[in-house]
Amino acid sequence: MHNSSKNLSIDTHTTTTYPKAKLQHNEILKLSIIEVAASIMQEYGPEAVTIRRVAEKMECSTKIIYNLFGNKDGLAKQLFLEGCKLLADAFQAVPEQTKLDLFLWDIGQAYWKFSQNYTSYYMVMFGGAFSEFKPTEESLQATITALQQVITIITKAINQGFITEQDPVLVVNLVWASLHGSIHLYLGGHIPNEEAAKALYDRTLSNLIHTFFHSNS
Amino acid sequence: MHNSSKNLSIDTHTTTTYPKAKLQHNEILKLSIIEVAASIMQEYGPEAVTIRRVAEKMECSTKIIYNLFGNKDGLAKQLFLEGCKLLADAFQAVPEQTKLDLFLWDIGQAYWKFSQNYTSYYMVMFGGAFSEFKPTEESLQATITALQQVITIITKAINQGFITEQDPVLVVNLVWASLHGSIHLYLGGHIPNEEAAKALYDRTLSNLIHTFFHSNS
DNA sequence: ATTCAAAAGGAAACACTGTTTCCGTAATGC
DNA sequence: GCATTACGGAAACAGTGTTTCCTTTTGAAT
Repeated sequence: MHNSSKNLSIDTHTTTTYPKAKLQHNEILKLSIIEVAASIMQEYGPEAVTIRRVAEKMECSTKIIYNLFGNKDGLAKQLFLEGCKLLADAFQAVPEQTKLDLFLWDIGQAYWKFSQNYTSYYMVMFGGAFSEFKPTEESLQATITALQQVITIITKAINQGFITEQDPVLVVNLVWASLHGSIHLYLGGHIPNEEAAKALYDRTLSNLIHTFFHSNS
Repeated sequence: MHNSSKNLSIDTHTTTTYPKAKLQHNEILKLSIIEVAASIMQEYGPEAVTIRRVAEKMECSTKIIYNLFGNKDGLAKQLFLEGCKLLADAFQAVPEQTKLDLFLWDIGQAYWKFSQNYTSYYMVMFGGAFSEFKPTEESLQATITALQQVITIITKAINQGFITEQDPVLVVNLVWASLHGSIHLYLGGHIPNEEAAKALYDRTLSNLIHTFFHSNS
């Protein structure tokens, strides 16, 4: 899928060629730019996403990107939203489960896999990879949408009496924050290896489920 | 054009004056530079710490900083270690408590306060504020030293039979990761306000203590 | 004490970055 | 068809980390 050349120069003959970026000031061009930015990000990491590099791969000047996105944060915001979609898809792909605690376990596993398979997206969304970018109201809304699956499970469990705490948002945040903490410490290099990190994550998830689910669902 | 006090220009008459930075290639000069870097960081945030700005406030060229620290990561590493000392001090200032679960609560509160009072340090240490900087072995060792208080409490609790889990490092990481997750989501702008964040943090800490301490200590 | 090699430090340059300005060209409204 | 407007490319601007160049200073051997 991706070429594997190690340096950051864009080789135009192996990757998909994109339209020469002119004339249309429409959404298609915008999506192309986001696609290019995402491909650079996933191949070389978030810090490799520069306006000039995106423009080079788009074979256009930087001005067009500024016209369409305002500034780099505007592009970062789109990558954030793109990541939310991918996360939502990852959650949607988890087969439903009648036992809500087991369902939450599977969802938690999907969240871990997302963080490992789409690390760049994860770092942009929740890791502050673009340090100047702070989530907007729209970004926060997209996060909620992405986590909708978790919210649904928690709400169901509350309604069915398996969780005592009555505030679903609080419970979701409690789960999310703890899982994020494990992932982020690992990605930040504070956990020595993936095995230790995964064990830490699994144990965190397990503890959370046992804390909130006070009987088998 | 605009030389107002709103920008990041250094006003030399209000802050401490530092030695003119010459002659000695010793540790004192190194400490002065770290002190200057730390003062800029705490006043304007980690992203304001640039080699040029530090050099300007030191009234020296950038070369001296490169001679002493190698590169910016070398300076970041020192700020990391400085932060570890401050965190260790914050933990040391917590009055000891015979009841280990209550002691851990107080330690947890000190960790929260540290993250709010020394947010720049926290972001450098655990938030990836200097995205290019990854903790070295020495940094990881310093982290362990800073968290020694927590390790001690957990180990004591295990030895006294209040905690079933026998691996103190695992328990410390479980506590640390979850608390860090709350703090980091808040600092990243994903929790709407400080009240919600603090409630989230307190509840996380409370849950952790109840999870691991299976009887009153 | 003098001399000479080695180290240190300042100014400027280099290679990047995000962003803006300038200006010609293209599209658009009448 | 023409005037106006918006768009987009090249280059400039301001800032970053880092290196190079060259002078100055240091430190040690004679």
